Amino acid sequence: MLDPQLLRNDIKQVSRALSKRDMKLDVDVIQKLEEKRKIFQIETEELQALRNSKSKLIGQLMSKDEDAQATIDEVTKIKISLDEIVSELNVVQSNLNDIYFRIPNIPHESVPRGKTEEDNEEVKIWSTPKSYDFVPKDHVDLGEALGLIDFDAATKISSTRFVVMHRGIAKLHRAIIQFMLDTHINEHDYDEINVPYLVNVDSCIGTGQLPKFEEDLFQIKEHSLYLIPTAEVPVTNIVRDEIINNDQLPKKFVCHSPCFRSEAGSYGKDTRGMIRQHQFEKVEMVQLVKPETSYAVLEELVSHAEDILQKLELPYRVVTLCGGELGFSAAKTYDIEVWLPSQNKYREISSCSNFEDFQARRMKARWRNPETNKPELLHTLNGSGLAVGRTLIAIMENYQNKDGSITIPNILRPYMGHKSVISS
RNA sequence: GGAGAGGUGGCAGAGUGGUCGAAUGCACUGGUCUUGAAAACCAGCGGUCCUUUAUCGGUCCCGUGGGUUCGAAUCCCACCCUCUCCGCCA
Repeated sequence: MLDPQLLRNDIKQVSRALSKRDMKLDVDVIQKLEEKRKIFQIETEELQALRNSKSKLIGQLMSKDEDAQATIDEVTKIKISLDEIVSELNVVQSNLNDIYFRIPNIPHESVPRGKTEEDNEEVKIWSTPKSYDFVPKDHVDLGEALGLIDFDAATKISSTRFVVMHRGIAKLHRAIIQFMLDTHINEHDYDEINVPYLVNVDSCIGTGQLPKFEEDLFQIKEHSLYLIPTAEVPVTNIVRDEIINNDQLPKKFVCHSPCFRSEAGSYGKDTRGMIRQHQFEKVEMVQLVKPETSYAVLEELVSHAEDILQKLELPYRVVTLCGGELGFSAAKTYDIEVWLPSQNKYREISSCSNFEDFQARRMKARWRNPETNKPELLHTLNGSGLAVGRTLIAIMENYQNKDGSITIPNILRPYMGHKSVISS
């Protein structure tokens, strides 16, 4: 959520800033509601104050055995008009909240203008794709030929957009997770954390998945719980409704979890293979930091994700998302894209975002600033480090051999029983 | 799933209809004292929102949401959560 003060005092500026997202704010509606809100709220609080003082008076009169009936009648009247005005205030307030919770974050000034992927700004390219003396296959052909990936079985036992992996590939998948966790814990100083995969409504509102994007989530209706679309949701919500001490910051968490996404609205997109699944696994980095450090931390987060790709020796590039591509809660996002030989292009494998205080305000996640001794909003950030399924794909495709076997990247060999090749 | 107990400030823990946003203790912050520290003593010490340049002032918050009442932490209803015992179980 944006700062309501800002929305009140300078909605024109907010509206201008949001135009970068190609999004239009209904300034008039908000301003009219705010005007009403102010009138109703002031009147409500005045009436409440009056009621409170008169009621106290009644108590005093009665304890002195004096007649209080006139005052009681007075308060009864106050109560009637109070009830009316409160219900009007509630309507206005909930209208405003409905609007406010659906307004996306303001893009950082460094975010490029634009609508589509084409408008993202390339900031870095690392390494160059290998050339092959044969036509490289995609991970589906490779996996099925090896007999180690089975989409048909997954469809039978579940539905489309799921996968079954066997032996060498299943093990490689697991090795990737261990390697990523170990690297972030031992070299990047994150705390390992394990969290619930089902979360409540408040958590989803806190990080911004609700109320606007309910159709993207899998829901367990009987229990009012949602399957997490990313570990960001449970991990970030750890600090919801908390006031963190200065000396506890920054909080750095790394979390491996499955992620569940309905992929509503992406029918027909990436239907082949493991690129876009209803269930996939991810190692997620989450940081909760003091505001003044958050942009430096964003760069750090990207470098941590990059480190994984560099250790795996996978070619990649980094792009800054343009305003139109930016996620709802993010102020700035870098995507890291890995090279996929079969598609002859870079595909997203990590997304690192600074949410500034947008999520923190929704979550009431604060820290105590020793300078003011007051609670102030935290900044929240997260980044994939990395998407496991897509890393698996990237390894299979980039490390494939002419005979269809897969060479295991050096760094993963200790996790693979020191084997060097996966074959059928 | 069955039976019981309970949810109050950072923690512990009083408070069962009126001046209670809430005693007291601990923790914390500042001060006195001390060569320094500890102890002792003194003082301060929740959050929210509105109004305001700011102060001042006011609202709301005792698990959550309703209700009763002139007035609710306190009474009523529903829900959520925690703990103990029993059952079941990875």
